[in-house]
Amino acid sequence: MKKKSITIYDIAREAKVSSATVSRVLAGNYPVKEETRKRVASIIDKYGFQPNAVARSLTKRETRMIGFVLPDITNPFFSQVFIEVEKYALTKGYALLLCNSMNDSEMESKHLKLLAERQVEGIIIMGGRINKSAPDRVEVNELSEIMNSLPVLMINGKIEGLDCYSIRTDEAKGIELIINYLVSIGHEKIALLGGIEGITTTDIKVEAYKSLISRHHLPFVPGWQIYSGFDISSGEQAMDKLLRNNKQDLPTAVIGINDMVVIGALRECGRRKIDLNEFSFVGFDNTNLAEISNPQLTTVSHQYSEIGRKAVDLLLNSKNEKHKNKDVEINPKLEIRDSCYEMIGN
Amino acid sequence: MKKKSITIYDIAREAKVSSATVSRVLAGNYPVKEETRKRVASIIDKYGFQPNAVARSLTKRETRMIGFVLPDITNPFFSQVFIEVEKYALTKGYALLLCNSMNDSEMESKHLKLLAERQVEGIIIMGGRINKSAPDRVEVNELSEIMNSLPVLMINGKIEGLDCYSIRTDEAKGIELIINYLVSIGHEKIALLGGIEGITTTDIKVEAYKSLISRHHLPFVPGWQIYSGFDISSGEQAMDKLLRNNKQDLPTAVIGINDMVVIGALRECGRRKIDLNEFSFVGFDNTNLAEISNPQLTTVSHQYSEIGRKAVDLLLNSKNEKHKNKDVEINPKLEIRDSCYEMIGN
DNA sequence: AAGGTAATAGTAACCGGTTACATCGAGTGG
DNA sequence: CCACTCGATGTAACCGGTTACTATTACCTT
Repeated sequence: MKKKSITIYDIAREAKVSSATVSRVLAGNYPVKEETRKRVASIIDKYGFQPNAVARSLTKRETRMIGFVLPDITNPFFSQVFIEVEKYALTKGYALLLCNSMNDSEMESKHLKLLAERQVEGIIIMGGRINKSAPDRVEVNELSEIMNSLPVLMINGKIEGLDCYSIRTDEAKGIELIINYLVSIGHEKIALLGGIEGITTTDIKVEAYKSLISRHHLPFVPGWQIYSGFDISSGEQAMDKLLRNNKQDLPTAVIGINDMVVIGALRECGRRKIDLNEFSFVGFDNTNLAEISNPQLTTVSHQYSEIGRKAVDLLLNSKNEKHKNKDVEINPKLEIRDSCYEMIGN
Repeated sequence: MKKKSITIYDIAREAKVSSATVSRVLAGNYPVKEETRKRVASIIDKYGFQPNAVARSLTKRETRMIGFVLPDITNPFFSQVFIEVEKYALTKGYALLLCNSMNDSEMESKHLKLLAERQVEGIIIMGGRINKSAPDRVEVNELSEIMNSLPVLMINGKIEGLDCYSIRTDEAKGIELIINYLVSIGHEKIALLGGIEGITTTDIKVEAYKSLISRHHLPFVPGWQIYSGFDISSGEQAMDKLLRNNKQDLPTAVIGINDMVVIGALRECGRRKIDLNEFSFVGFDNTNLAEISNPQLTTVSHQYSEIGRKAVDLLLNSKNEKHKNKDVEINPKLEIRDSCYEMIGN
């Protein structure tokens, strides 16, 4: 970048105006005589001049960049959210710096530091954390400090004691959609697999599951709610554990904490040569895996594009609208595909 | 961002030194008396001062940002490359601006323009394009212009007539690995499904396929090489087409242009209730889908982390090493999993 | 003692824009 | 005809760092 590039001054000289006028032409919202405007504009185009955004950022104190921190963009849930955020941000002239923390808190704090230095106008964070764990406190301090200078928003996450912006799908309602649906097609024995106790998204779903089971007066069997994790092998393990029950003690429907867990559960059934029709499966998140899976999963979908829009708006308007609620909830939708069977008779 | 933040001058005043000294302490590589250094450093920490990277970028003319343009980060191949690039870039203090073009050339050019304005130090582009098509020429011009001011690197892609940096997996060798392997376990009838004629990655693979088939003196059946596309439904369609052949005219092994196509092919078999053991399947890319798939796919793997490292190095050292080769090829590796069967007898 | 050198720190210009303020001429109303 | 307003444009300070150049001091050398 040591090569000197063309500047507003070069344009000004050639157009025989001052740099201020060129700047005004570029901004487009100041009074400039039409004749001058044309002359300047033609020279701008002649050189294909593009103003240096760094210099502009420095004076205007706005970088039009947003930082996005998540554990791993390879995870389709995160990438689906990211893409919607980016799409909407672009329409507002904002660009996104994507940071993968790989669930490494040291890396995450390195990223956060870099983002703050780079003067991003806001930071979006995704990825579940265990509540109240010790290393979390470090993070809380770090983030609180950052929040003094710029807005922070968490999508589907919550850090205890951190009063940042938040936007989340109403996951309890998602569980309700699933269970109502399963009941409507005749299921009464419903299991919930996966997740980790203490991580918000899991806790919310488990609680909703219990409450819905009881609301529908269905049998609650403790062995049907199995914690394990969020990935495929967690799904396999949980399904394996479930299948160790006696045949008559098995559920007829299995909800996964997310799509990946269900894919693991399906695979475990495959390994054991169990006919997939023996169970109805429902996922959560409606990631592209749900379509890729065979059978395609019935799952709860986030409203991704709405999340994207709201996230950006909330973050960028945070200055003006201090009064507004810092927490936004978004309704999920049930996406019905091919992984559930109606219970006949019984 | 209108809030005035603490600057190097504030630190200087409190430490009773000039701003230059503070700057030197921050840089760490200038002669500063140990005593002064300590005093300044303690004040820096006291306020948790972080220098403004925008201002630094302006003077040093380096933003330590790289632009990354791809069609859709949701695609696991792209996200896997991205994550490795980002990981390595971070160690060099670089951050990545991720731009999803959604295969929309207008969006892409908007992104490229923004990236150039933002003074990124280089741009990485992924995503196949059809050679020599008309709209491509616009892109060539646009990119050529950009290449005057900053280095551009394509990963696994090539635009006809554009002399940018390039790094790609030796896909012909990948096909060779697959076919040698299939032959070694007894296959002689091998099909290749998916891809679009005219897109580099497809052309390379198809050519290698034909040449390997002939080198092994295997039968070449035109109907066994079927273009379709790169996604799951393309895989389904291609497999459907293949299966319309008479049973005795069917291959025993099926190579997909990528993992997704194989997953589509598997699904098509499922739909037709064909035993998956009737065919051996091999994918390409070793995306996480290959592991998620059931059965897990034998596939050709890119050396993702090496691609990440080389890409960043090539881009950032492009100034110094004009002489060096602009094209880097990286060897693929065969990842053997569960989707191939040995042919016995015959 | 005069001259040379190295370490340390300050001065001020510079990066490339933006914008408050000043200037100037033309039109306008009284 | 004067005072005033308003549109068009220029001047220069500013954003927050970096760094070439300069100044000062101390320490050697011969």
